[in-house]
Amino acid sequence: MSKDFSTREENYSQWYNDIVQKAGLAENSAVRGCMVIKPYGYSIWEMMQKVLDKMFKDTGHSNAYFPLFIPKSFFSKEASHVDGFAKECAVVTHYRLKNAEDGSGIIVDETAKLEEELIVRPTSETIIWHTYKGWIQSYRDLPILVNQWANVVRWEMRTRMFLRTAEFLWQEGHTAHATQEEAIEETKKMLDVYADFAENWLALPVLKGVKTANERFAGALDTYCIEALMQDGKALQAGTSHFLGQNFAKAFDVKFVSKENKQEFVWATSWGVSTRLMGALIMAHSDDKGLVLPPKLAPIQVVIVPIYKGEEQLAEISVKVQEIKKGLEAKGISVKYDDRDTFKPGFKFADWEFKGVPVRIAIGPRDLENGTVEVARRDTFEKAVYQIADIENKIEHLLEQIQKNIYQKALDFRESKITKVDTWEEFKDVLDNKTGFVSAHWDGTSETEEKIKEETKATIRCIPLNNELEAGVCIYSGKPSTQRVIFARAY
RNA sequence: CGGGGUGUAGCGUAGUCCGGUCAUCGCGCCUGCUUUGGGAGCAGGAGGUCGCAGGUUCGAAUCCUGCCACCCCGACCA
Repeated sequence: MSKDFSTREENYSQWYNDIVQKAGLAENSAVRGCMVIKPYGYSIWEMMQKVLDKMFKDTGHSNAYFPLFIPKSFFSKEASHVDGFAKECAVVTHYRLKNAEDGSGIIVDETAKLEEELIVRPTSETIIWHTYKGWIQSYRDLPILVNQWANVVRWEMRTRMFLRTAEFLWQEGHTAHATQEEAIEETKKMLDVYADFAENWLALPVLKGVKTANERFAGALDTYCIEALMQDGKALQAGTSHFLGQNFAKAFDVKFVSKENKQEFVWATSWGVSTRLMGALIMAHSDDKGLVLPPKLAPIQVVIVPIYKGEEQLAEISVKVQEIKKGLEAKGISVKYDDRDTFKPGFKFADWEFKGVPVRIAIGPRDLENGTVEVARRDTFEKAVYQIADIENKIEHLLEQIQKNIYQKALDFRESKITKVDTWEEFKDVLDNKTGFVSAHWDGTSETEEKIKEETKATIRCIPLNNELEAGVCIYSGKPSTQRVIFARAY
């Protein structure tokens, strides 16, 4: 069966789809552009949610929930916001169906037309700021630090499972502050939370940076981002944190009375990560045998496969397995005992490899005699025979090692794919042949950025935070430049 | 919305040019036995109005017309 598994080099897109399918993560749904997240895929998302949610709460945030529908009029209150999203919105125009008189089936009842159309939220700034107006009068009401777990809809023309779907699940934080400084600090703090999550949990190295005006969120003054590199050399925006200034406060007339008894507009941020992180996880770590999950995010960290002949032997092994399982679980390790009698061990091995389970333990009659188990790690395929005594500590240590190794591998890959170039020819050559991030001088104008995009499809992924200043000339225009920025072709 | 392509069983497919035992093969599924330390073997079995609707013909998966759906490339995409 591994024969029909696409390899990375042959066709990345096919390889990616195969993994999504064979690992049981998701499938295309009856609705074009929308996917069904299957139980195993969803359990990984739940792990992400759990960790992120705790990080948000540890930084003082609380969860709330706002409506799925946004009145059209709200949407147009912030000019650049509506420009950014108008082209990809699903719109509700009616609220009733009826049977067609000619018996041809169910049709929209034209008499049930909404007076004002409702937009299915592509993001919630507008409805949230409308609501915040009622919550804020005084500086004593600030800050408001709220997060929402929700689904949003963006009517994308072209979709890819997890990386870009018409409907996706995400988390969106929306905060309100009394001062600019505090809002900027919040924006950066949440970017750090995202970077921390990406690197320490997803084992995904990211570049922290700020977007150029062209790539900025519609309605933001500054968009900070974490950019990751996928194995096909394309960049993926893995998370964003926006400093919204007073734009939304002004659009929705949200003012507060300061200590000095002055009316002032509120300062805002918003930040989000989505199920796209699932795509990042798949694209960053998988190999030709399927998904590779970092242990800290794996819903199942250890799978135990019994090898036996006959029910009696299985019963005997199961007793031993329960002991081992209990020991591991006492250490907080999640264990799945795969004692399905309907599949053979070899099939199970391959199946759990597809699913990316970090550690597999096989135990058979030979092991029962010797007091051992066979331990295989997913990241390197190394197999070793362990004594059962003290196995909890050994597995715990192994999981830590795997986590580190996966991160290091991704980091080495990314470092090898950051290329400094100083000429236009070199720039195009690297994009076409080496791929990855290209660090180059840029004259700082949107026109140049736009032209580079037209000619090469590469965009400025970010201006790295704490970027070194360095005099140079723009690779495209030859005009003077003060720093290098990161270009790449992106998802 | 432009340019290209594809619709045959749950999935992947042969056959379409040149109409006539053509509905093919693989995977999967079901039953039984043997198996079980890397994706099992054998035997038997179920499953398809060949995307839909017309037309041509003695006869259509195959030719013609219309429609529908999906895919790829663009356009679009914080």
